[in-house]
Amino acid sequence: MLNIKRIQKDPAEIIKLLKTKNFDAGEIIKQIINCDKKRREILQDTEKKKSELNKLSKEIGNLFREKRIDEANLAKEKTGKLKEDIKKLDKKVVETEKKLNNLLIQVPNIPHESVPFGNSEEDNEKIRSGGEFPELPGNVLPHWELTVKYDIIDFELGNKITGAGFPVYKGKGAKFQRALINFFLDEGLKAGYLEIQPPIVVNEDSGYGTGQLPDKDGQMYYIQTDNLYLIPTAEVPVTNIYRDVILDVDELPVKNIAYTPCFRREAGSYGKDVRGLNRLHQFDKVEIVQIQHPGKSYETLEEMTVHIEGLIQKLELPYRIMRLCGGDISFTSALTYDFEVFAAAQKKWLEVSSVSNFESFQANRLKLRFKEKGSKKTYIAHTLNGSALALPRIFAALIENNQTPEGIVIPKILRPYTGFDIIG
RNA sequence: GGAGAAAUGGCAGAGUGGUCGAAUGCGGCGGUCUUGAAAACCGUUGUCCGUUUACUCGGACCGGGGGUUCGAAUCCCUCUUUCUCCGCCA
Repeated sequence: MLNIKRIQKDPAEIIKLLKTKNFDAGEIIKQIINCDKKRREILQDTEKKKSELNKLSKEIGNLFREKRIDEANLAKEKTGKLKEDIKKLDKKVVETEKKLNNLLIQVPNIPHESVPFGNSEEDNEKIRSGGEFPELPGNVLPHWELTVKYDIIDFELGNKITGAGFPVYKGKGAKFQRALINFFLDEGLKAGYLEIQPPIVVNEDSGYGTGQLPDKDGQMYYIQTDNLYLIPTAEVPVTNIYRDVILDVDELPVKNIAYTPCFRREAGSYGKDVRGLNRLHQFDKVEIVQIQHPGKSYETLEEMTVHIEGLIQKLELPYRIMRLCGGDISFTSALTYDFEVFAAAQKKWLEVSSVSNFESFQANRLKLRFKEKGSKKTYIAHTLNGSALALPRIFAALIENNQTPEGIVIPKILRPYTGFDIIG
């Protein structure tokens, strides 16, 4: 959510900047400014009346103490209309605030100046790439066949016990999965992140805090009896730790890392693009989250990018880093880099990480602030997060790219974690 | 799941209808003293919103929401959470 004061300050500028996201903000910004003006008018009116009532009440109290009962009762009569007015006005204030908030949450975050124009992923900009494309024999198998061949993931069994998109990892497949999680967490700890194990179900407030609600509630699994949601990403519980929090400036940056399962309904869209591990309803992910001083958040974004790139390099996967264009970047992000690895059997680039700077967009809604040294003033912090990394597509690319006639070769860096160097 | 108790500022804890945004202690910050530190002493110390060029002024907040009252931290309703006891349980 953008800050109302920023909108008031230069609405034309905001409308201009949002064009990069292919968002025509003209009408809604106008509505917001009007609504806010109305809100302040009503608020002032209300507070003036409240002030009067407070004054009267004090006088009545004094009169009673001095036993001037008649005068007190006379004064009492004067309060009736005031109270009525205040009640009505209060209601109007709440309504107007709700309306304003409703408008505000419809405006996307302002993109960073480096975000390229564009409509779709075609227009994303390649920042850099690395790794070697593997040289595979002609008869290579895609991962959904490899998993059957070596009996490491059972999609059918997942269908039986839950449904499509809930695979069962078995044997070396399960161990491999666990190795990846531990590797990602350990690398994060080395980079100074604090490990968090958050709940994987969250309440409504948290859903609103990170913006999954009210719009995207259909994308989350919902537990009706308890009014709770299964998390789509660790970003939700971890970021919500800092909801309504005022940090000290020297606590920044806050660096958290969390492994969680993630749940996404993502109804529809079946077919070749989403086969096997390419898209799941339940998957594992290690997420990194940072809270940073506004002046340093872009440095931090670069730092996180380098961290994620390092993970992929250590796994010896061919990769490319894309800067998302205005049409592809998310509603909440100011700047996002996507990391894609090449799965050599599918011959496809798979997105394995997305790292974003949300600037103050998330923090504003969360009321996540920090306090400068020696100052009473609080400022909205900047938040960033990224996957480091999402498991299934890494799993897919690794087994596809490392298949040999003898079996699937485990990358060197993972061998201490798996305890075996080949799946055969 | 059943019975009971509670929720107040960074923490501890007083406050049971008016002068309470809230005593007191601890902590934090500033100062006096000291070569320095400690101790002692003095001062200061929440958040949000509106208003003002600014000094200011006004409003709201004592777990959340609602109510009674001229007036609520205090009374009533409701929800949530915590604690104690019992039951169940990895």
